[in-house]
Amino acid sequence: MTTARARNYAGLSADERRLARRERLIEGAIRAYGELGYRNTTVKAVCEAAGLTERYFYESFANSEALLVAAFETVSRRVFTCLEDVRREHGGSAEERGHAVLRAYYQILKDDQDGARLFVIEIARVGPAVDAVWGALLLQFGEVLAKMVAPDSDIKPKPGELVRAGVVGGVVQIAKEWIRSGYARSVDAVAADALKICRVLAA
Amino acid sequence: MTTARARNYAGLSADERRLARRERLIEGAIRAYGELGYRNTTVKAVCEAAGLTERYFYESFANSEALLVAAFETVSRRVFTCLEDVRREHGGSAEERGHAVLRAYYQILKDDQDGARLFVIEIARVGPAVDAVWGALLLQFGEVLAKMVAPDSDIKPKPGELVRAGVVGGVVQIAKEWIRSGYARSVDAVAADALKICRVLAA
DNA sequence: TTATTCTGACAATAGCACGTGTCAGAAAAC
DNA sequence: GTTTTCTGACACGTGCTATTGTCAGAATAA
Repeated sequence: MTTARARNYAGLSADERRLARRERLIEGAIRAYGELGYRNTTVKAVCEAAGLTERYFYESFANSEALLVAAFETVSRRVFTCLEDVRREHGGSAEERGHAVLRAYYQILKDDQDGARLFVIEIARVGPAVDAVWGALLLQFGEVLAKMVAPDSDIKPKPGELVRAGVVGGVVQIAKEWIRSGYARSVDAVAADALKICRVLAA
Repeated sequence: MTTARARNYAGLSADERRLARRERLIEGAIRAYGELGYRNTTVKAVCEAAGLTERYFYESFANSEALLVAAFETVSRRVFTCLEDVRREHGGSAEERGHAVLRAYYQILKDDQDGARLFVIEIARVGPAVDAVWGALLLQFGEVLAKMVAPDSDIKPKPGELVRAGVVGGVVQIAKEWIRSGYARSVDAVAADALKICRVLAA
């Protein structure tokens, strides 16, 4: 009875296989949520999109919301990494930097439309736990927007929290409407509109 | 067999009784949604809050969403009537008028907290039919905000639809945060913050 | 009073999806 | 080749809620 468990399959250890399945579930979820919306996506549907069965769902996630959060955070990480890079490495004025960051934001939403729907729309109002994740992200986003338009010689007038929340709400609402319109206008035009609202943070 | 139906009860005709029950259901729904949230509110719970039974629920509404919409529109009518009155009858500058309308908006949300939760939070992302109602309201709200800050000698620069959507999103997001905070700041301060964002429409 | 209509409580049905369990066959180890 | 572990398909029980149906009793009209 030598506990010879953890046999290799396809050259991968048990842990590696489990993580690979987890990734497949997350990618499948992003696609399934994008197509059906989170509400209409059953555990079974996600598993089919991932090419796996329910068995493996519960191997990696306690329930549907846990997968939703994991998928959201995957997209979120991609977006913020990109936005922070643009913001940090941009050499121009605060005005130009703001426009560049916003352009990057809306460009990502256009390039990955399933991810965009999850990141902007599907995440909202699912339940208390998920709402907390969304709320935290809005704060983080507010930070980025505030830094983005802050003059370099920044004396930190520190706009109120509500103003910052409002600006974030505006930027996100623009994204929602733009997505709903089928990405009717150009990324540049959308970013310019959003920048008008973000300037409130620079005053 | 004289179809002597429609007997009066408590001095009310059958139709009057039915409408009265409908009203009770709507008021019960506003309270129940405020306490539990729409998602956690069963048909049974609404009926208990209204002091009626499921039988009468289906007498007036096809399903839960129909009642949600009816309750939302009840609150919505109250709010818009008030906002339009303030806007129309205000004599000062565009700036002052804007502040007055916003103050009225946030004051209502504070005075009727159950209604506020329904009007701002619970209505969102319930389903396609309800989302359409919410989307229509945001447009209407955008109209009010745009008129509110428009200079009297208005040459209508007509801000883009996305900008307007963004401003509405900002004002609503401020409401959400304020509600979440337990109405921490004064109505006046909140309205002042919201006005900062609304000024984008006046440019 | 007597007959009729209305009302409220509750039972019964049905549907949906979660979460778990089973099991035969595939893939690796020996 | 034999044994053991892993994998995928699927069935099952469970719980929750909407929605319909039933029925005894209250309120009203005659």
